[in-house]
Amino acid sequence: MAAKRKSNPARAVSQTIDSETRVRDDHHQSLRLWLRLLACTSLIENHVRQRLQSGFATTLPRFDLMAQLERAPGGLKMGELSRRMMVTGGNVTGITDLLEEEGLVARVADAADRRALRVKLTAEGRQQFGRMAREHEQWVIGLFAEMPLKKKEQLAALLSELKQNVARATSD
Amino acid sequence: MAAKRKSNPARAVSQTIDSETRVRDDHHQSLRLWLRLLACTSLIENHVRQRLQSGFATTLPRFDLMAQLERAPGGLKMGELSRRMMVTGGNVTGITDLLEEEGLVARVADAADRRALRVKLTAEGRQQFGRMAREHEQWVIGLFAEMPLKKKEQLAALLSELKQNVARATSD
DNA sequence: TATTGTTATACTCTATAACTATA
DNA sequence: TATAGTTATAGAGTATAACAATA
Repeated sequence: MAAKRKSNPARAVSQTIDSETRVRDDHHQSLRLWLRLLACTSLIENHVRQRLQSGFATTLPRFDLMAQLERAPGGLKMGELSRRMMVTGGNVTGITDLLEEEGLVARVADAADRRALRVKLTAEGRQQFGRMAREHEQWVIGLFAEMPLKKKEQLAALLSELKQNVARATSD
Repeated sequence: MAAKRKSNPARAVSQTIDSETRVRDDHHQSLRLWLRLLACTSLIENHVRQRLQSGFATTLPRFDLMAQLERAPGGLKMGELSRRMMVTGGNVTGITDLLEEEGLVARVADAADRRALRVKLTAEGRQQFGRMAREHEQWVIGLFAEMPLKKKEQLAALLSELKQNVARATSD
């Protein structure tokens, strides 16, 4: 399926054929890898997003924000959330607003820097996140059930390495 | 150290401590894998999205739609695009509208079914997609440059398997 | 001056449901 | 009746830039 060069007659656009052919047939391993990565992730993400919506009336970014907080008992500053979630500051404000309205997180003044705020999970937020995380975990376990553990470990290790590489490459 | 399925005694949870601890400490390999997958993809996706925006004033969904068409010389019906892009029909209409306004794709009546439309790349669309795809490929090659080819192949193979598994699991 | 966070704005993507025109 | 696609609606996420308070 991969190398089936379809010898398309060059009747249409004479100038662009070369580049088009190249794009179509000469996908490098890197590109193929990226597309596969994206496809995998989208598939799972769609599934998770749907369930998050129908089961908890929440979204992936919101879940993500809470997950960050769950791992940071002292709370996180807005800017730190922004960095970890890889979105801009205005965004974090918006998502935090919604979560705060629902009573799941709280903004607390930072002792050391009066410009800063620390966002923390409330007790209710912690509880709800626990419920979501448990279900979330079950969904994921179900999705990955067929893959043997050894391969999962292998995959996780490779992804870890890739992440390091990409992080280095993007920081330039 | 991975196969330690901690089938937690799951005592009646009078406090939330048990569940919190479980969530924090007992991440199964599947969950860890999923989070790593998501992190990797987001990292790359953010990068690509930014460049797509600054370099071509376009977005990932638009690029995706064009990529689908580029691989389907006869064009694709709206419904097929919807399935392949994993979004709903109304969405495809919107994205197609924008691309059509820019002259990059065209809607063509389907010969066999008068309800249906086939979306095709225009000559200009094909050309622009070629430019984008070439740059896109270079970005990706740059991001993945540090990983040896062998590992990329391994990773691609594992992802391929995972995708099959997930597709089967989500179709139930 | 620089940094932290908010506000204001605008746009894209997204899903849902009602609608049309064919099948 | 069922399917293909559009329209209308509503909402979330996103980036950008201007702004306030504090460092």
